[in-house]
Amino acid sequence: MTSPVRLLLADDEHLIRGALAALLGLEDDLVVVAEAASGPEALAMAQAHHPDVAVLDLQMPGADGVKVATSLRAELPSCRVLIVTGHGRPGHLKRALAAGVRGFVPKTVSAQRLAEIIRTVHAGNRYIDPELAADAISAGDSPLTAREAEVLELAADGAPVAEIAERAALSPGTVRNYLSSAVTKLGAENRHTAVRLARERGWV
Amino acid sequence: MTSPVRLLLADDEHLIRGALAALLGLEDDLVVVAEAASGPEALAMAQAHHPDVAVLDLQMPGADGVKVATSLRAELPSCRVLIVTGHGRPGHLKRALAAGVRGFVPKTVSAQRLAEIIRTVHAGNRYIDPELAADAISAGDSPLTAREAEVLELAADGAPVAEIAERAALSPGTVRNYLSSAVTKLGAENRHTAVRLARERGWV
DNA sequence: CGCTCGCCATGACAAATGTCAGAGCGTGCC
DNA sequence: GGCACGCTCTGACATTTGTCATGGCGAGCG
Repeated sequence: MTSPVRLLLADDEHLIRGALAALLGLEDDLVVVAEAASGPEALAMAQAHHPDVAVLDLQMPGADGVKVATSLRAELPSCRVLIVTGHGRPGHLKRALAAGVRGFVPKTVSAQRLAEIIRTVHAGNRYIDPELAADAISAGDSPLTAREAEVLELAADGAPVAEIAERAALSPGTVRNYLSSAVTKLGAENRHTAVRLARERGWV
Repeated sequence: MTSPVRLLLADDEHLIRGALAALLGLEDDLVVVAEAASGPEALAMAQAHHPDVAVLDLQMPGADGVKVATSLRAELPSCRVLIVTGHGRPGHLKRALAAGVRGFVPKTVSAQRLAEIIRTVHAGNRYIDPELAADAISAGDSPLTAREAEVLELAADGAPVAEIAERAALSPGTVRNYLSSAVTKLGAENRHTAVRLARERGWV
């Protein structure tokens, strides 16, 4: 038998992470060598233990799964990344693939299935959940330019234009223009519904 | 030895539910007799299997954990309810306690700890996560009147005043007054940050 | 080189929003 | 009965947004 697949598990919910570690550890050919509860911690653990596959939660404090994947790609190219997510937004999948992620699955899969997918990814193949893939394709590409997305992001927590302008180092008028065009492109009624729409599609 | 504690597990994320079932099943004195992936399903399963303790996720499709707990209280009074949640808002805890829930813990606890808490709850005691309890106490009661909360709720998805007024059967001016007073009470800068704050505290 | 496109800005106008004062009505409490 | 409080409304005002026209600048492309 070949040596077992070395895993890094990162999820801020101890309950899930622990349970997953126990379940995956039951498989003969898998071994959990490190666990992390945040993005930065996951990075540090990866450096220290050089896992074969990193199983990352999409939403974690510090840095989300995609950001961690990007850093990992640079610092530890031999490590395959598998993203696990609760509610999968189409855009996240795209960003994840762009970051070199090899697998993307929702938390609705069974542990048995996850183990199989880990093996698939470790073998050098990709695995994308079919339903999430379909969503991503039907959602299409983001029509927003980089700046529009950035400004929309800053508008997300209800900040007034003046504050957004300051934080983006832009003139207030420019901010309103970007906001306006983003709202038009998204077919929204105002900036706030635009933010919601963009979030739903994973474009921010 | 006494007979084992019969558990119902409800969580829409199969990965977590399955892993949890496996881990808790390892304990000698606990046995998982039913699993559910949604609120209604949890209710049906409880009716069918009469568990001693129901471990419910707070956020589930169909009906959330608190709603299920309320129904369970009426239909199966002997069943203790333990709520498990990802991100605990203070207001949720209050609603949960009002619904007769016996335990409330974040998903950051370990499975080992969860098993202990299940035993505590089954013994007839309560267990509330200390940190969540502290948050709930410091957050205090909602300063919003019923109407203010209702209007704020309707404003949540970025609808303009005219639409809120129509949906609440109020005059636009009244809606703006309620919104204004809610914003003042919450110390927010505008309606949208007010919505966010109210959500964080669990007041809407 | 001319064209398009994204980026950044200004100014002006209309519409929506936030704020304030005031006023009537009903309910509950002392 | 008097008082407080929540609910509802109106009108007026300042501020904030949303929209549009217009301009300059630089990068990429045929």
